[in-house]
Amino acid sequence: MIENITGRCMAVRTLSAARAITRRYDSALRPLGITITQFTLLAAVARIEPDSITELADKLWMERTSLTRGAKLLEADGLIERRVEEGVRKRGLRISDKGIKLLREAYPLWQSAQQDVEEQLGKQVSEANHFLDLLRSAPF
Amino acid sequence: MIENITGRCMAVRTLSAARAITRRYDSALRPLGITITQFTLLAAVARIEPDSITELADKLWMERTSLTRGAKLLEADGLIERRVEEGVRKRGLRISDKGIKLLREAYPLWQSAQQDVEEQLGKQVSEANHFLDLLRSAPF
DNA sequence: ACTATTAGTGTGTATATGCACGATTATAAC
DNA sequence: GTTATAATCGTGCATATACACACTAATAGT
Repeated sequence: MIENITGRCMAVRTLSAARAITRRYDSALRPLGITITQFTLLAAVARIEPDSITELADKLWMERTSLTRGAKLLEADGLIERRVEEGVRKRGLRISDKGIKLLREAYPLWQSAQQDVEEQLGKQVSEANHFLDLLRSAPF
Repeated sequence: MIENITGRCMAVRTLSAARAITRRYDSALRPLGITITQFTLLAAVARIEPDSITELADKLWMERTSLTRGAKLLEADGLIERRVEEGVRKRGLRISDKGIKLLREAYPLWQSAQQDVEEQLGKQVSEANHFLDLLRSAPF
């Protein structure tokens, strides 16, 4: 029974792949004091302008409460604004001017990391895309 | 510039895929009070019987300090033993009887999750394997 | 209008992860 | 033997993630 579980387990493989990639992006963005998770969240807020946390969580395939805390970090840095109104549950999110400025500065750094990773993967990318889409939509 | 960064970013895609898969495995193992990360670490210790944390971290493509803390959790539950000797730096890891027992109980649960995921992916799996191997060996 | 259900949110607690540091052991150079 | 270098380890701090729970707003049913 002590077979090679680690080598076959899809959780191990996807996790370690994700960690490696995340490190590459985080490293690129470090000069700006932002992580890839935060950067992409910021970009998503700018693009989607969600009316609620839940809406954004659904669109980003993220756990709602994880997103709540991520958004709080961005808010603490003044990069986004959370609408908090008396007697209203929904929390609309909007990017701030400071957030837009950071997004502009971070974009080329993200792009270079993105290019690196895509080049590493070469023509596997299209297959990888298919693979990742499958995972994303899987009813786990 | 507010293009669809989230949809293209490989970090986002691999992370969300890994999260989805991890949730599936964690859910299967929850009755035993262990996570997929801990289960695979336990299995790796049983199989490799590493003479040092660093050795294991290298083989599992994990960050050393993350592994240190993971091993501490397993040790706290009495599932593994960490060799701590006066004047010796290396920390050999060995699975305990309790650990072996848990491994046996957890195995079929892991297997069912593994099967689920592989079925979901269907014949993409071979491509996925290639993809994941590429990522693993990438010099990020 | 009243009540039951659903939707939306945040917090407590715990694990997972990574980096920067500092500390000690082991090894190599001389 | 002494000193320099490398190997090995742990901790502090911060972010990321998930689940269980509790709370309140909104909506539907009557």
